[in-house]
Amino acid sequence: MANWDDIRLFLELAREGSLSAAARRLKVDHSTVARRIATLERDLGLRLFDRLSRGYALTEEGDTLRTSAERMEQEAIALQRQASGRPALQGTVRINTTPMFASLFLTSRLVEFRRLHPDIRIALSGDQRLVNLNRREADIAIRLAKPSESGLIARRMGSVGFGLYASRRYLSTTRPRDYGFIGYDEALGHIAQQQWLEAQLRGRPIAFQCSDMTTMYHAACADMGVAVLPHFIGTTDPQLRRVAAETASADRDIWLMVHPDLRRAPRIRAVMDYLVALFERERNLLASGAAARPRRRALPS
Amino acid sequence: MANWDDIRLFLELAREGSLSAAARRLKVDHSTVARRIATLERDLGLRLFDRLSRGYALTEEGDTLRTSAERMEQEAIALQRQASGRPALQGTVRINTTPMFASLFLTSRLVEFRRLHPDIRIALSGDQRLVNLNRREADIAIRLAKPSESGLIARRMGSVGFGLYASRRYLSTTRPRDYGFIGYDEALGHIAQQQWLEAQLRGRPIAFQCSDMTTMYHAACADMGVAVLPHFIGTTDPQLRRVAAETASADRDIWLMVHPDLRRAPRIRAVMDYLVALFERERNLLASGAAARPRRRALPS
DNA sequence: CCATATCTGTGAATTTATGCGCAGGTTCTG
DNA sequence: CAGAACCTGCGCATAAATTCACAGATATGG
Repeated sequence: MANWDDIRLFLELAREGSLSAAARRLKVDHSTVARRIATLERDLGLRLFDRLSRGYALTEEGDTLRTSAERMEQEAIALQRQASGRPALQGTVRINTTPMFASLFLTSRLVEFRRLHPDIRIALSGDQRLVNLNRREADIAIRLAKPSESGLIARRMGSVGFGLYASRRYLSTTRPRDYGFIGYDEALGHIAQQQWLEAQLRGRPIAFQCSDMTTMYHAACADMGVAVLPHFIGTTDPQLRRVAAETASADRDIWLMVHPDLRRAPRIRAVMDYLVALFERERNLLASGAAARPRRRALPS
Repeated sequence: MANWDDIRLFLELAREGSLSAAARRLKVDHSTVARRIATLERDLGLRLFDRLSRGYALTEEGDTLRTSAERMEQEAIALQRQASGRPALQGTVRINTTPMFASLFLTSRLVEFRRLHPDIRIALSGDQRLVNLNRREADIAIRLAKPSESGLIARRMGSVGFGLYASRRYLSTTRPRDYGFIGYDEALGHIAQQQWLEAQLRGRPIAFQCSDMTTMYHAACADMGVAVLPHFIGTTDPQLRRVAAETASADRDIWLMVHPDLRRAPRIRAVMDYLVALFERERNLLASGAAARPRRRALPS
């Protein structure tokens, strides 16, 4: 029977797609990962990965083994949960946040949470407006403004930095003095980023208006013009490039809010703890766009 | 995340109940098992085993972790099955053998097979008479006589040795010349062991007759007298002791039979392969009662 | 086109894990 | 009660795995 621990490394490498990234997460040297994968392949008698120049990609056979490995991980996690004396958490936790955070930041990162707590269902609502936590319209909210509602627990979780971004194509076909901008529509003129954007215009036009930042992002990708986007989006997407601005944009604080009655509920605690750790880990990426972990490379999945 | 391979050792130790026995099965040194269990306990932050003088016994906490570990093992086995390209085997395999083999030898040892192939259901019938494999009354038969049915594949799988055994209590309260014997009833006088037994009587009576060997075994345990029993039973049960005989008992060959049409069916093959390996492993125990693996100790489960 | 950052691969150095032998204890047996 | 056959625990030599350090390859940005 092969070494079970090699399967753990296999899973991590399958997820990360590169020796170095997997090694970082596993806190071992990349050569260790390479060697252990090699012995696993020898034990099982088949090639699990294609060694591409840019990383390791699962072979077809490797991909079929992945699901078994993932089920194995589920049991390992269950075992450790039992060992720590915690009962299995279950229930639904509703998270309310901005459309931008919901679709471009949280969704992909909550995959790991689902693995750790398969019995907690996450309901993620991306909504422009903050729902009323006192009326239990959501359990947890992540917002860019300090709450005005009284009686909530609010915790600051770092900040998001913004900058001007446009697609490579747009920038290579347009002179700076002809730049058109992408902004919020009139109803949202009070938003900080919008006011900052207007200061950058210097007579140039707003070419496209919309009501939320994910649309701005897609508009920018579609060569529509220059948009104010969070650094974590602008630096992560290889299509986009930053445009120099006259003044630095103001950062906005990220706030996590929860109703005090719910704060101690175990499932809520589990989500909060995870979110706090997540925002801490991604602190630099959010603030300045400097990737804590390297950006995802496009590997044939 | 703890080392998954330690969990594999944990499972084996939980099953075997002693460092040395687990180490033998894992093909590592017993001190390795001890150290790895110690690190697992440290990682999980709790005591998994009670260190008794006679071995390692699961603590209550350890026992709750065992089921998770077993499910993990199921997934590991599934992964390896996929890796070897074999599809998951399923279906029922009916095994026909003597009542003695069925209840006192195979049942406990087929537990491991069930682990390896959870989708194969075993139907084990212990019957005094050999069923007709040609009529598909069973898929595989394990018998002590070479088959007379034509058209069957028969394979010799070692032999069983017999000896005289009685309970300690009986032997300590009865003089040899007063020994009463336990034998087959008249209808079964043709059986080899019965004929050998009659040669040992020297005028002493047959005190109890029955029609199969498991009953003999229970009769002997109940201080009913001296019985002809296979060594693998007599030396395994601590209640029994061997009684010297004038002549050595004849060994009987063990035959595995299967219908040639079924021989290549994957599920049948899986069972046959396992049985062949099992009988090979237990060869010495069956022939002379010398335990290949040490006898099971009674640990508080 | 060069500088930078991120990969993988390889051999030497070092840390870590394993096996071995023996001591000490317990249980079973004659 | 002595001997055999188990068991565990510990120190030490050695084998094995891991890290370290550096080289080469490949994209990316200015």
